[in-house]
Amino acid sequence: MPSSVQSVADRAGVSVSTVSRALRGVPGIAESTRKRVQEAAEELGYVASLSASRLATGRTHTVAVVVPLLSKWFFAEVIAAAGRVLSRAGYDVLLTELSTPELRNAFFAAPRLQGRSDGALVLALQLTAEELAALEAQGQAVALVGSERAGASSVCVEDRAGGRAATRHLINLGHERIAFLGIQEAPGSTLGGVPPAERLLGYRDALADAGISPDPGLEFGVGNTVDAGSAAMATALTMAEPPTAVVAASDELAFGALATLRGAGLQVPGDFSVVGYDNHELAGSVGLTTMDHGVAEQGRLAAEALIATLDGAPAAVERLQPNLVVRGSTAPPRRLRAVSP
Amino acid sequence: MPSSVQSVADRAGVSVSTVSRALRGVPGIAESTRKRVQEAAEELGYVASLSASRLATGRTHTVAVVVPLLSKWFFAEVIAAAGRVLSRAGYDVLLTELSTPELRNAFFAAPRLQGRSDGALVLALQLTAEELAALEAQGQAVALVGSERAGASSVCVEDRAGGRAATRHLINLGHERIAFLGIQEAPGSTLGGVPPAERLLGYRDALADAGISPDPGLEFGVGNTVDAGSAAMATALTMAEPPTAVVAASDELAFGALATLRGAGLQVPGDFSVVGYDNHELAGSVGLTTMDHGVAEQGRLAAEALIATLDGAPAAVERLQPNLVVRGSTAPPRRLRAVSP
DNA sequence: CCGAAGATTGCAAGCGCTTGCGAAAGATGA
DNA sequence: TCATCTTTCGCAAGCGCTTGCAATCTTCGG
Repeated sequence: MPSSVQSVADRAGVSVSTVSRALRGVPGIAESTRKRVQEAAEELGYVASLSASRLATGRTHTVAVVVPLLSKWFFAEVIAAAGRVLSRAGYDVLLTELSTPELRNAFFAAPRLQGRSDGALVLALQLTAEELAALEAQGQAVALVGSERAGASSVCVEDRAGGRAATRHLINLGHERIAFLGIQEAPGSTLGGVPPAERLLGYRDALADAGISPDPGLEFGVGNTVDAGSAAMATALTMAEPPTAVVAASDELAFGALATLRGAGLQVPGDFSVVGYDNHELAGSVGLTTMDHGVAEQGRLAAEALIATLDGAPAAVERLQPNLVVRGSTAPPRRLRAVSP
Repeated sequence: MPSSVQSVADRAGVSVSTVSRALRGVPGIAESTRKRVQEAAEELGYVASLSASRLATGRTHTVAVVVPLLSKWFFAEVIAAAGRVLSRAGYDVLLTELSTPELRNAFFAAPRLQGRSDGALVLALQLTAEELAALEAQGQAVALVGSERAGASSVCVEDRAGGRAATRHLINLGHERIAFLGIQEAPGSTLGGVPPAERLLGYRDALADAGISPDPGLEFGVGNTVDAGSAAMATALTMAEPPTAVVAASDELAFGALATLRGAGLQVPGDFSVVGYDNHELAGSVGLTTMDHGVAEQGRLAAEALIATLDGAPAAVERLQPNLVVRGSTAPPRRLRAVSP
C-alpha cells in the first residue's frame, strides 16, 4: 500500500498541510522546507492519492473524449492528436465510444461523466441542445469537433467550400457529368456521427457556378463505408448517361468507388476521375486526389480549446480551410483528350 | 453542485450508511427501505461521487489501455472491441498512447497508473520484465495483447503458423521466388510496438517444408508503413532475379507493395501475387489476399481476461489461430500459365 | 529596543462515501 | 411468556488530501 502524506510529513518533520503545499508548489513555503519535503517524498516513493485530491478539490484533471466510432481512421487520428496535447497538459483521457443509438441515448440519459471528467471533447456527434445541456449540467466544459453549438467551443471545417473546391477541380479539368457520393446516416440512427450535408451543398454550388444544371440522379447518399461507395459507384455506372467523374464525401467512399472502377476495367484517371475527402492515411498510396482538412490539427486545436475553456477562457470557434491535394486520380475526361484523334 | 448521500438520507428518513448500502444493493437492507431510498435518490437526481467512493474503497473501476500508436487501424480496432466489453462490465477506459520512446520511458519511470486504474491492457508493447513489474507495483492487474509474459494474462496469435500458411498458399500456387516484407523497428526505438519475428520464421518454415532454399536477399525488414512497403517492393523489382510473389507482415506493407506494382504496370495477380497480414478494414476493397487474425476478437478476449483477473482469476493465455482469406491478389505465377502459348 | 508587517507553518474542518460493530426490533422456539 | 436468533439500521471512524485561518517566528524601521 502506497505511503500517505502523513508518512512524508513525519519523515520531513513537518505537518501534512506543509507537505501538501510543498509538493504542489503552492507559494508560502520556504524553499528549504520544500526541498526537504521533496526529498522525503522521493525516498518514500510517495505518490499523492488521486482519488483523495480529487475528492478534496473537486477537479479530476481528466477529459472525456466522446466519439461515435473509434475504428474509423478519422476519429482515431483526431483522438491521437488531441490526446497528445491533453496529456502534455496533465489531463487524463477517458475514452467513450457511442457506436449505437442505444449507447448514445444511455450515455446522455444518465450523468455518466459527472465526477469522472472536467470536460468533454465531442467528436462529430451532432449534439442536440438537450444533450449539450446534459453535459454542462454535469459540470463539463465541452469542446466540439465537426459541429457548432452556441456556448461551446468548437473547431470545424469549411466543408461547403471544400465540396465546392473538389467539384470545381473536376469542372476545371473539363468534366460536366459529375456524381456526388454523399454520406447519409441510416434512417433511425441517432448516431449523427457525420458532418452535415455541407459538402453536398458545396458540390451544388460549384455546378451552379459553372452553369451546369444539377442532376439529382447523380447525387448518392449512402453509409460511410468502402462497400457503400463501391455499390453506389456501380449504380452510377449503370446510368443511361453515366458520369465521367465523382466527388466522394469521404476517402473511404472514394476507395470503394476506385475498387468498382478498377473491377469494371475502367482506367483512373483515364476513363474516370475521382476525388475524395479526408486525405486518409492510405489516400497517398492509392494515388487518390482528395481534400485535406487537417485531421490531426482538428484534434489538436479542439484539445487546446477545451483546455482554454477549463482555464476559464470564453468559448471560441475555430474554422479550418480544407485544401485540395492533387494526386493521380483526376484528369480531363477522355472526350476532351480524344478531340484530335 | 450535486446532492450528497446526506441529502438523500434526510429525504428518505434514514442514515447515510443505509443510503449507501441501499443504492449499491448491499444485502441486509429491507426491500421496502431500499425502494424508499431509491425513490429519494431519484427525486434528487442523486449521483454518488466517484472520487469519494474511490477514495473509500480504493477501487477505481477504470482500466488503462496502453497502446503504441492509436492511429493504426489495428490498434483502434482492438481498443474499440476491448472498450465495448470493458464499459459493459462497468469499467471506464483510460487511454494512454506511448508513441515515442521518451513517452514510454517516462510512463514506466513514474507510477502513472497508481490510483488511476485497477488494471492495464497493454497492446503490442513488448514489455520488459521491469516494465511489467512496475505496473504490478502500482497495483495494476495486467493483460497483454500480442505478447506473452510470465504471470500476466495475454492473448496472442500463432503468428509463426500464420506466416507459414500465407507462404504455403503461394507455394501451392506454384511460386518459388517469394519475398517477405517484414516489420522492423527503427534502431534505437524502444517502442516495440511490433510483433516479434514470428511471421518471418513461419515464412522460412514454409520454404523449408517445400525444399526451397531461402534467399536472404528476399527478406526485407522495414518500418510498418505503406510507404515502407512501397519502397521495399520497388527494391525487390530491381533484383536480378526478382520474386514473383510477396508475403507482407502487415496489410499496410501489402498496400504499399500493391501501389508500387500497379505503378510499375504489373498486373496483380497476373504478374505478381501478394498476400498481406491483418485483414485490414480496406483489404477487401483492394482485393487483398491476407491472413485474418481476429483483430476485434483479440481486443474482446483481452478485455475479458483482464476483467477475470480483476475478479481474482489466475492469469491465463489465449492463443488465436490466424486464417487465410483468399481474395484477388494471388494466383499462379505467369511462368506456369504461359506453358501452353 | 519595541511594535508591526511579513513570511512560514500547523490546526482542524471538511470533501462524500464505505464499513465494522453494536443496538434496536421483530421473529422463533420451548 | 421469556430467552435467543435474525434481520435491519445507525454510529462513528476512517479513506488521504486541501485550505481558510490562526499561531509562531523573522525582519525592520524608528
